[in-house]
Amino acid sequence: MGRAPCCDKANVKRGPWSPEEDQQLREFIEKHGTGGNWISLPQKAGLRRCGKSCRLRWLNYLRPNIKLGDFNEDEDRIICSLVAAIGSRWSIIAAHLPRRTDNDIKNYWNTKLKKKLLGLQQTPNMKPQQQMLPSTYYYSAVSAPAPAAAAAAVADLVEGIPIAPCFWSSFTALNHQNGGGDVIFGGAQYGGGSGEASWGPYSSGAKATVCASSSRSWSLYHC
DNA sequence: AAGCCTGGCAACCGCACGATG
DNA sequence: ACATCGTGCGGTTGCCAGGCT
Repeated sequence: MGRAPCCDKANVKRGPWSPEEDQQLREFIEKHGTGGNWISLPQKAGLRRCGKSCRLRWLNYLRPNIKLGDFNEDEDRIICSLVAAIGSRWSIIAAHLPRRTDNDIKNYWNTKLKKKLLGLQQTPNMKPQQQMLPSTYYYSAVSAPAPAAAAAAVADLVEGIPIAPCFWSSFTALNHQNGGGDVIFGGAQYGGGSGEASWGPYSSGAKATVCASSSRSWSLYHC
């Protein structure tokens, strides 16, 4: 037996929220708070909506200090760094971007930023050393299937690269398959493992050195 | 002008997890 | 220990506006 639905779908309104509904929800929460119970909130607020829908609407659009609209370059950089580091953990990424919501970031990534990065992606056999890596977006990736090949490929790709000074998230290495292994960038060591983040700040003139051992599949990003 | 296509975004769905009894 | 409930999260869907033919 599956779990009971959170609301009676036949009797709740779905689809876009009207300004009147927004106002009703906003006024209720500003006056009474959520009461720690979203399921019963719509009834108390006189809304014919599912509690989850109310929660989503409030968190993503109605709560105070939400920042909507275009993302700036700093935000882009943070997003691409964190996606490279931890994957699509939108709630965590949103925690690094004050006033942005996870849904907003997710949509932005899926519709714009991902394409932007892919458009900048270099050819696989071009070494970063052959390019300049300033503070703007740069994306480079290499993947290798076997441990030895991965280690060699990683080392070959980034060994000796001058690391441009940047506030954080300079280099990120991902071990996609939890294969372990360590990567050393700029003298700082970070453990391998899926979702392992490694970020700066890095000082000007530092060189990347790599020691990848038992990894299976690595991707390298420099944002 | 009309129809089609595409991209962007708001909203929904279902699952996982923690809290509680 | 187990069942139930509410919440949080990420993936996906569907609508709509704008561009293109």
